[in-house]
Amino acid sequence: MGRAPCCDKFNVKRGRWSPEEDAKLKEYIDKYGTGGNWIALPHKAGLKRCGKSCRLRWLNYLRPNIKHGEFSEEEDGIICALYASIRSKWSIIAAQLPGRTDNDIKNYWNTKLKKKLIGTLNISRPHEQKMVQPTLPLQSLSLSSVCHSLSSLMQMNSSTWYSNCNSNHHLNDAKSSPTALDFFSFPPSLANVGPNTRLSATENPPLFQTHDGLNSMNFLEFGSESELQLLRA
DNA sequence: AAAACCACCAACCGCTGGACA
DNA sequence: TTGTCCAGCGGTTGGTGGTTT
Repeated sequence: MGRAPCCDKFNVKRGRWSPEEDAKLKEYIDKYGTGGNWIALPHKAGLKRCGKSCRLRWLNYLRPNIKHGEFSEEEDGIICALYASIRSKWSIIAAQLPGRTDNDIKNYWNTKLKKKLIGTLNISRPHEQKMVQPTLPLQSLSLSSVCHSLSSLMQMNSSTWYSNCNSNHHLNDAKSSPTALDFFSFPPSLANVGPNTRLSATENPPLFQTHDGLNSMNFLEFGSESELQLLRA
């Protein structure tokens, strides 16, 4: 027995939203709120749209305080660090970037940031580079600093990385300031994710968990094995 | 000038898990 | 306990506009 569709696909409009539809949806939600029922909302608002579509349009575009446009260096850094730690948990990453939506961040990562980071890593991996323990304060977290940390860490073997992760448990101590490395292993901000967050910080496995049970930055994936090869090259 | 290619991003699709009867 | 409904989520698709050939 299949599941009933959320709406009649033949009687709902699909594709891009017109300004009129946007206005109708916004006006309705401004007046009455979502009522916690997106399925019924389009009918009440006089829209020939699927409830899911309305919800997405509201969350990703019409909702107040949505930030559009360029991402800052700091935002880049946060995204990179969180991606390195928790992978594609876009909703959690979005929760750390006020005004940004998960869809926005996902698109940004897939189309720009990933390439930007790969490019930077290729440049910033001189063989003579020493292994360093980054000690960057949270405020200075930027793409360049994250890349520096990543490139340094990628020189490590898995056991070194593993011991580094374990040695960073001090971050549970609120008195110590978080470092970029802390973000790769366990972003402290994850402890404060919202009530709607499905994955709690404690549910997140250690990053880069590999089949041999060790954590290795060598297993950081940027979407595909070919990209990984590029990083290893 | 126009065809081909590419990058971006809005929107859709289908799965998951919580809530509830 | 089981089945259903629905919100939320991440992955994917396809339209659009810009760039290159």
